[in-house]
Amino acid sequence: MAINTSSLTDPAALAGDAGAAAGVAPAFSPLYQQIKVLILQSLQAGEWKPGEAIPSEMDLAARFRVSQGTVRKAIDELAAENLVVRRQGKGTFVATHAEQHVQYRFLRLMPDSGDTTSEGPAERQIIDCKRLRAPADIARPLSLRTGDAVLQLRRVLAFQGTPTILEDVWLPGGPFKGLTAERLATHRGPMYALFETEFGVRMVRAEEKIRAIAADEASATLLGVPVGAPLLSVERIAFTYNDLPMELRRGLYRTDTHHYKNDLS
Amino acid sequence: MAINTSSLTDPAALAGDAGAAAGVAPAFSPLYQQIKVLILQSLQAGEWKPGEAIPSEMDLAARFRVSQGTVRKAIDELAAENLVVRRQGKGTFVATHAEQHVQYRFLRLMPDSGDTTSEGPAERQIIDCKRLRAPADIARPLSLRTGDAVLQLRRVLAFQGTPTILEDVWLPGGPFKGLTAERLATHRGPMYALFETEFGVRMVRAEEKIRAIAADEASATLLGVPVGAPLLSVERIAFTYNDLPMELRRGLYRTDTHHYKNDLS
DNA sequence: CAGTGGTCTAGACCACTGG
DNA sequence: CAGTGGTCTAGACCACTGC
Repeated sequence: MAINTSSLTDPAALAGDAGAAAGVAPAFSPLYQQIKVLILQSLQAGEWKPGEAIPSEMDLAARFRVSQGTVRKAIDELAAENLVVRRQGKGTFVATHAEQHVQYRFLRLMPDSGDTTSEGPAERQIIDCKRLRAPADIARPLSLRTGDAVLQLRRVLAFQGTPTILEDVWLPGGPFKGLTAERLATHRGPMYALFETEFGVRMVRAEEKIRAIAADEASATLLGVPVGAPLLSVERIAFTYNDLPMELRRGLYRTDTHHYKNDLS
Repeated sequence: MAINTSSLTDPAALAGDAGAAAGVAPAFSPLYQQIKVLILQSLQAGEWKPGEAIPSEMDLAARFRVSQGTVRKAIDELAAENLVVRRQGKGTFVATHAEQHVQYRFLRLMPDSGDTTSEGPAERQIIDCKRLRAPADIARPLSLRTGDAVLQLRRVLAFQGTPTILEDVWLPGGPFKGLTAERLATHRGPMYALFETEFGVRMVRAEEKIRAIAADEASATLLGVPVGAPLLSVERIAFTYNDLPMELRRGLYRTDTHHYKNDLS
């Protein structure tokens, strides 16, 4: 196809809606970047659901009227960002939190033994789940207005009978309308997997701020440690597509038998 | 060139030494992976020093008798691992810790304001620097034998006059022969940059284990906090090329005005 | 076997850098 | 201007999957 000079020179190949949808600012970028954005928009719009296969590289190349190599480079980047997963001989699939091998991508607390399999899955207990109007310090990180409806959830995770994590989670009320404590309690597997299947919200990346703090009375009781015991405070903002914040989470971790693992590179 | 069937089918193109050096186990992998390994070996051998340019893609393609595209894919991966840096129009350069924009790749403690520039560089104070025989718990993570010579270094980092980080660093005695407190004190810039220029050791990646602990008396005094105050304990093992451990570091961070920042993706 | 992603090539042209 | 990395293409073949 023709070399790009401004934005996509030949949007005709598209389904039409994507091109017309939400007057996107013109992108002066390499062709494969433009293709990547188009695929991203389809992912975001739910054209292909988590776990499903996206069209083959040849199909996408035909759809966008570019060479297979260009589509490949676009998908390469999406795969590098963990948005899709390639499987040779089968196809390319929308990534999901339901897969085993990404179980610990967002939970970095490891047993000191290093062996996550031996301790088994965490035992989860929902302490509280309620709707409320967001105070300012909750609303801002979620890009909401003070007073907007949010869902607050409190839970404790235990490993082998020892309560280890106390978490408060805040979710925007709109996208998560209908989430109840019962639904959470009966669900098996990662919370983020439930968010995908029930609410169509896929968490893509997150930022965490980590501090050491002293346990207050409420936390100490729930975690079974003395008041004043050092705890790891982990504040997370999780984002869905387009860097849209969709979750605020404040966790307190016991680190006497576990540690937070991080790889720098 | 011919399709690879076992290992590199045509090693003749090489300078000769690399092919003969250290009977490397045959690599049954794509051509570009083999090229990547060869470039890696040259990096490791110091054929090109940190900050220097490596040969152009065309040159490397000629040297290895493959197409430019294959070399490009090999370099792509090296760049993704932060081992080299590409600069359009100029060339590809061996990555170094002396660059400004990677200053905070291995130091994840950020001021709560988020603005690293406003607080300026850390004030460093060497508390201690001595040689000793490694006890078992120091030797093992460094892949040394108990009793091997190691260098121990203790220092305090302060931000705007407030002591914030207390660190103990252990280095293998062999590669770091000649490192003294004076040399460290007079050096400006990141410690890892000094390791590169003075000892030819480039840190490539690291693993950190993070815990919350209570300050003991010695730590409390040096950091100016009460005994028992919660501190972030950060234990790091840093690796050079080939996953060779080259540094053990145990840090205690005050997190009342700073936090440890981490991005999950 | 056909269809998928994965590798490799050769050649064209673009964008950026520096002399 | 020549030299570098960056993009794009078209076509070949390999490796893997599932029918």
